[in-house]
Amino acid sequence: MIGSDVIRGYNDTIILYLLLEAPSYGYEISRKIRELSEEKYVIKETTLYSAFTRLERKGYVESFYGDETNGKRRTYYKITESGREYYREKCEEWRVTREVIEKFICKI
Amino acid sequence: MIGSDVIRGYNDTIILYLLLEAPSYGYEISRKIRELSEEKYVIKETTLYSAFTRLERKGYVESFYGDETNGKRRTYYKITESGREYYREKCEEWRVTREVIEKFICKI
DNA sequence: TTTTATTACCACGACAGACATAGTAATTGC
DNA sequence: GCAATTACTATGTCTGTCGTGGTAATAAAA
Repeated sequence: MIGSDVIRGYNDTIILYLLLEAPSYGYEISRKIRELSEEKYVIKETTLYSAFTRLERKGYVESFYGDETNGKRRTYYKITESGREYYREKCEEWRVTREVIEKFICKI
Repeated sequence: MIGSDVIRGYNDTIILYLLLEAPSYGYEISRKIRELSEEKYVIKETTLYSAFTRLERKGYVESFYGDETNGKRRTYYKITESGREYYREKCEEWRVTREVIEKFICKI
């Protein structure tokens, strides 16, 4: 039940995290976000797919088609070295952001 | 040096925090954000003033003119009860958001 | 056997928030 | 007298999110 505004700056980071270990595809990523966040964040389909496009345009992921013989064809995404680097930077930025926001939180 | 995307969801909350104790105005709020964040977050003027407009439209703040006899006239903003309530909710949401994001951070 | 649910993806357009740019207006310090 | 600082506003652009709706395949239920 997190609003999209507050997590907005981290959608790309979340997706990249889920690609660190192995390539994946839209539906699986979506499911993993829901599960890992314990239903607290459910990414919208359109948000997810437009994030993939953006990440690919920036060179942080590469796409390829799966070789499924049944079911609809999947588009898989694989994180690039530059994507890993970007992820690391975002993790660093997160620590700073968290500290800053906490200075303005909870005075009630 | 925080990107605007990552703090975007908290601009309103940050402003409301700075109004909890006493009414204030644009330039002062801007300075306090810079100081409290130790220069890590500098809000853009236009972002700030458009936030005031939004907060007032939503009934979270009320504006009035200061009685400065010299200098340019200031527009002061005062937090409303509904603004305080909204601030409290945002603080709660922050805790959830932080926990969720941390599940996707720092696996490198 | 038709319908429904689930998996899987994409196109299009609307909207809101952040920001660049530029302008107005007054005071203080050099 | 001119720059720097204070204080605010108007206008238009850009990006990310999301609503709506469509395509396509399979499995299970009715």
